Amino acid sequence: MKIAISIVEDNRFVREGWLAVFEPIPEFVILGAYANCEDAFESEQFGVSDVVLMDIGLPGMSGIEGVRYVSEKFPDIAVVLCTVFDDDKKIFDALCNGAIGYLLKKITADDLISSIKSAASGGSPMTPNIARKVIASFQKPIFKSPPKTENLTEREQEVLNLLAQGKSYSAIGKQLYLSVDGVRYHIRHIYEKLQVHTRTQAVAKGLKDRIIQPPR
Amino acid sequence: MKIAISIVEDNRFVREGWLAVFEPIPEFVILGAYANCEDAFESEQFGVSDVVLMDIGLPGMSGIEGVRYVSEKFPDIAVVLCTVFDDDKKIFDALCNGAIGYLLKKITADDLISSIKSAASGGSPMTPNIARKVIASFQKPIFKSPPKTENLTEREQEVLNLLAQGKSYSAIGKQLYLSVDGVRYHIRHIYEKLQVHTRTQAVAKGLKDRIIQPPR
DNA sequence: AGAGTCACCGCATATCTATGCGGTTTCTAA
DNA sequence: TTAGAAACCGCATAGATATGCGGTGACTCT
Repeated sequence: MKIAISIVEDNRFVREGWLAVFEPIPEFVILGAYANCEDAFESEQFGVSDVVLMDIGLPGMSGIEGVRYVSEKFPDIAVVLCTVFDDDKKIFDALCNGAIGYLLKKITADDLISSIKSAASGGSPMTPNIARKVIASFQKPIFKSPPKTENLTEREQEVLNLLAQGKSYSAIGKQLYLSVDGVRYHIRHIYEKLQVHTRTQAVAKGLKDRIIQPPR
Repeated sequence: MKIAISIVEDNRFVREGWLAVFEPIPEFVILGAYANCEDAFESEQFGVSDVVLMDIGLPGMSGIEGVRYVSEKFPDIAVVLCTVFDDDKKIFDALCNGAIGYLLKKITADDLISSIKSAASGGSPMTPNIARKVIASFQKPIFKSPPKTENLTEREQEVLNLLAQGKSYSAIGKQLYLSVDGVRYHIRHIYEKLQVHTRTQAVAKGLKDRIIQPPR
């Protein structure tokens, strides 16, 4: 099965460069190459793309907005963003909005080809240091928090998890076979250790520092 | 510069298979191959590894615990986990505990080699569908929530953000130049839209669905 | 001109929360 | 054996919260 790709890139030379990379390869079918999102989305064939290779810095609708649109309208299309910016915020913005890959323009033609193949077959192509950043975002910030921020005991973690579900003292008590005052006891300590004064702050901090997982 | 690798894998055949992959390549120096974490961590040379290739299902200390230990004790070592399990929980557990790569054992020798090289040079090797899962975890669940879950108005988002900081009605009111009852008004609507009944649930949901960002 | 949505304000009240201070037991490490 | 942490339990109380019902004015779309 051939891989149908569409290209969205405002710079003519880059666009034609990409075209020149894929055109000679029989495995690829190029559905279209557009200078901006608006043109692309108007096109009939665009919707049947397997992969869209898109720039971020586009005139009019940006690549970030574009990827959002595509992932809502055509959830089956794999959008790969390609940009000169190795900027954390842009990367995570792009990923949050539905991009399944993120490449830098300095990529070689060979890597670009294998990236698009990967995107078409269920992978998520990223340049190495972007992959590393993405992975790093999962790491607990154990490094940067010398304060005893998160030495929660097991029991305290259990309680914090139930707090995150919005349960009341008595609901937590029932679930954990504790008295209401027993629950209070743990919550006090959670507040101390996290240095907060309300359950909401505790939950926000617990989620941010990945001490607990989001409910459901 | 050569790449110093250590191997931790209980299955003798797999272990020797890996050895056989790396030994003939002059670019790699194998510091040791161990059947379990305990043996590995006792070894003198272990600490100077560039990359550790480790199984998850180990007797005694598991690969997950192992990676946690390594990333705390030797933060500069890149730990790549390798396993037969394509299990979401394991993957994210591993990443949260400091793994910088996650491979499946069905990987080819060539891919294994390039993965280790990538790990040594700042990348994060993952098999394609794991990469996809990791990326997918960033996506808003806009797809699976046709309920009006997140059509919060701007004002409501402002309020929700302050909620996440643990502010009280009156504190929010002051900051937003609202009366206490005005704040209540918005919070009511937030609860309705998010289908929750407490501020804590609202914040947890808001953070999970990335409607709001974690405070600070 | 009427309907709908948004942004507000007000009041009442049962319930929940935060925090103070007091206690017991069990386990572990010095 | 003494000290510390952890896991409980109890009581008191000011204050915060959730939720009910009632309003007004501004703006937009039809």
